[in-house]
Amino acid sequence: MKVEKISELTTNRLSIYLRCLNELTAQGAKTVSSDGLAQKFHLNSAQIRKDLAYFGEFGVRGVGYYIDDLRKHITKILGLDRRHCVGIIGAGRLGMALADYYGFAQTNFTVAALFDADRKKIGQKVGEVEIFDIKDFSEIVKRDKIDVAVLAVPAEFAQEVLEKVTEAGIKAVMNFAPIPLRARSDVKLKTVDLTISLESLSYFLAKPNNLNGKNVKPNAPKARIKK
Amino acid sequence: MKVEKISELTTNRLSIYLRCLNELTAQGAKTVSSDGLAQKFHLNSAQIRKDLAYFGEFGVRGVGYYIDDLRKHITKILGLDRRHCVGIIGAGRLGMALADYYGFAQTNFTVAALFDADRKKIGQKVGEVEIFDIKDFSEIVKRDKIDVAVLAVPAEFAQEVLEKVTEAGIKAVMNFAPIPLRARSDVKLKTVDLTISLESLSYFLAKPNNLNGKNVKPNAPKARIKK
DNA sequence: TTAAATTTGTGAAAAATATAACTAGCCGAA
DNA sequence: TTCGGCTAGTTATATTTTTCACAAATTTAA
Repeated sequence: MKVEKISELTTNRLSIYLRCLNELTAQGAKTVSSDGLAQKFHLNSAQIRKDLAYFGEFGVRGVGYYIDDLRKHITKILGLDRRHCVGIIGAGRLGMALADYYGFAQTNFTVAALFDADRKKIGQKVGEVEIFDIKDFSEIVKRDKIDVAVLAVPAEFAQEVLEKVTEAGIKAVMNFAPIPLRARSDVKLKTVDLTISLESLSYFLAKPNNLNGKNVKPNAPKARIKK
Repeated sequence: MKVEKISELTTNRLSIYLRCLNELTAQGAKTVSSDGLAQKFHLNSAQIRKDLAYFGEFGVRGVGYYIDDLRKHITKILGLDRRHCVGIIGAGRLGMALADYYGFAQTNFTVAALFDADRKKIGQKVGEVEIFDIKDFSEIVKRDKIDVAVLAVPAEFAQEVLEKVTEAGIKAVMNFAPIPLRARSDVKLKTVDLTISLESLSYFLAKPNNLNGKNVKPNAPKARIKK
């Protein structure tokens, strides 16, 4: 059996397609062509067709895609046809903000619990979500059937928390700590690194200066620097 | 003059290298080889050398890179040798969480102001940061020399806010609204889409099921569906 | 019923990215 | 001073991703 390797770039785009299809449905459209979708964003229609074709022949030649039908397929492919329970570790500002992030609610994700090590926070609530002792993580995971963990802890603790989370049987982790983590190969780790994004913006702002002076590269330090 | 086109993947990695160099400095190291750096993360040493070589010859053959020297170069390249002022639009939970996100402070970014349209919020403070009326955006931008905008507003307002921000002369924007925006070509827009990241995790969790049934693709709906 | 107009799915080409292999410069020891 | 061991910079190769281009399928119009 040939296992098709689907690139993450492809699945990311599926999310975008799905969003657009929802919008089109709201507008009352019944079908859409790959070209129609492509123009909604800045994408190539062949890419859309190819992305979809990895998973099946969802379209009809001469017509396009039946929006409702395609929506159901993508929803199924992305596993969004069932609810996911999210546990957020780290009840700092970021963790709390994520706890009632509307984006979670909108896409079949429910935040079931927050976790922290700080005694003062344990037992408090953020909206509907209670803060638990991180020590009880495994237990709560089983009780609430948590299947996604979000790491909103300081960088220095992120790796050890990831390991704790892995031991509890979690297979999908979203990490906000600005540090590259090592995960077991059967665990999907997605790091959202705001620092990198910021520095990328900074690079853009600085770039014009870099390009002055005819792009001359500075030479290596030739002289030996003893000690 | 040949303008080297530097990939964003390269500049993203520069951020990572910089972080690692800071760590190494803290550990008292003086030099590091590309291979040493590569092993710290999961990277290829040739890639590191190539990334750095776009900007100059920073290394010394037989030795490696002088850490302090390289840090200074990368800091300069990324434009982190000067402070950036950040304005956050949207004083909801996410905006407020970002306002005192330690990552901003750590990398020479200062959050100068929050903006919102909600009368009740205007005038309040989040930590050191005051919430201003979005109507006064241009003015505050000039006053505080804000050069980076962060969009933490609902998706439906994101495009119009982006335009307002652009009019005020901002050239670098980080968008947290889960919607693809159109920016002027001289404005750098970076979207951090948590929904896509989440759905990517969901795909991973669902995948084993997708691969059952020998990867048979469902066929297209052949019958004509009238009306 | 046939022809023209669409539009998918896909193989081939192109572009971008990453890895490997090689060349040359530098250090340290003999 | 010379040689062997490293290691950066760079060229060549491989891989991945995107785009192009066209045959096949379908609808619409004549």
